[in-house]
Amino acid sequence: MPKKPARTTTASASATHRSTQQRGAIDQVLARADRPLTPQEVLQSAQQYAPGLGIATVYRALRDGMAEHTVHLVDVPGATPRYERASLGHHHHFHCLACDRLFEVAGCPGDFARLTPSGFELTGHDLVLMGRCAACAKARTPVPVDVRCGAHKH
Amino acid sequence: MPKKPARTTTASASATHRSTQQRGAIDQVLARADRPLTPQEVLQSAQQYAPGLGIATVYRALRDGMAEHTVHLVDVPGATPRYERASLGHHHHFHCLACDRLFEVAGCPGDFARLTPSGFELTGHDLVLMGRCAACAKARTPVPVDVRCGAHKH
DNA sequence: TTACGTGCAAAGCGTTTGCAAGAGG
DNA sequence: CCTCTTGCAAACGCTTTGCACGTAA
Repeated sequence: MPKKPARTTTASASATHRSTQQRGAIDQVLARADRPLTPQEVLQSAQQYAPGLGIATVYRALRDGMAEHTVHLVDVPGATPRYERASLGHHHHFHCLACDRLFEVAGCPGDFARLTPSGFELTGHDLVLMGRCAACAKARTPVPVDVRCGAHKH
Repeated sequence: MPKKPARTTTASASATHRSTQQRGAIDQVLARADRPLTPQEVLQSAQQYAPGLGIATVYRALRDGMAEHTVHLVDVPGATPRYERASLGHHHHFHCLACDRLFEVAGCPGDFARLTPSGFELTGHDLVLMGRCAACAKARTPVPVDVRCGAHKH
C-alpha cells in the first residue's frame, strides 16, 4: 500500500510551513514594526534580510499568516491595505488624514451589542478613528482635499 | 478682453454638473437603494434607465459625488467598496460574513474622544459590525473559511 | 456654438497564479 | 529524495484615463 503521508489537509492554525529565509525575514519585519505595513513596505524592509525576495512571496506569507490568524488585515477606507501581527491583541487605529499614517489606539469601546439589529449575530467589529495626529495637529498640516472621505465628520 | 467664465475652479459643493440622463439614472439608483451598492451594481441598475451607460461614467459620477459630499464611500475590510447617498446621515453598517451583504445600523456609540491619544485631533470615525444577519443566523449559514478576517473576534 | 459629459478601449495598479528551478527536512 | 517554497512573468479584476463624438445650455 502506498504510504499515505500523515499530513492531511488538516488546517492546523500552527506553523505548517517550512522555515525559510524569506518567511523568517517577513516575520521579523512584522514583529519589529510599530505600525501596520503595506505589502510594499514589508517587501522593501524584508529584502534587507532576504535579498531577491519577491512581492509574490510577501503576499503568500501574508495570506498564510491571515489563515493562521497570526497576521491581521488593517483595511482603512481609501488607503492601501496594511498588515500587522495578530499577537498585538485587540485594538484599533487612528488614521491621520494629513500624513496618512496609522497609529495604534489602546482600548475599545466594546458593547456594540446594543447597536446590533435583533436576530443578528455579532462576532466582531472594526473601528477606525481619523483626524490629525499630534504632530500634524500642532503643525497645522492641512488635510488633502482629495481625501476619499468614507467617514462622517460627526 | 476674453470673457473669462464665472466658473472658476471653485469647488462648490453644489451641483456644478449638467443634468444628463446618465447622471440622473445613477442618482435615482442610489436614492432608491436600501443598502450601499458596488459600482457594478450601480451600473446594472442604472442601465435600465440609461441604456448604453458605461462603467466609466458610473465611476466618474461616484467620484464627483464624493467630492461634493453627496455620496459616501463604504469601505468594508476585504470587500469591494460600496457607495451610498450621504443624505442618509451618520450611521454605520453590519457586514454579514455569510452572505456578504451590508445592512444599515442605526445609532452610533459616539464618544470615541476618550480613545483618542493626547494631542490628536479627532474629526471622524468608521465602524463596521460583523457577524451573521438574521436570515443567515437562523439558517445556520456557515461563514466561508476564506474570509479575510480584518476584525478580532472580541 | 462651445465646452462639458459620455462611451469605448487602452492603460494603470495592486494582487494572484502557473510553472520551472531551488531549498528544507 | 521528495515536496514545499520561491521568483519571474503572465494573468486578473477593478479603476482611471485618452480621445473623438454627442449633447446640454
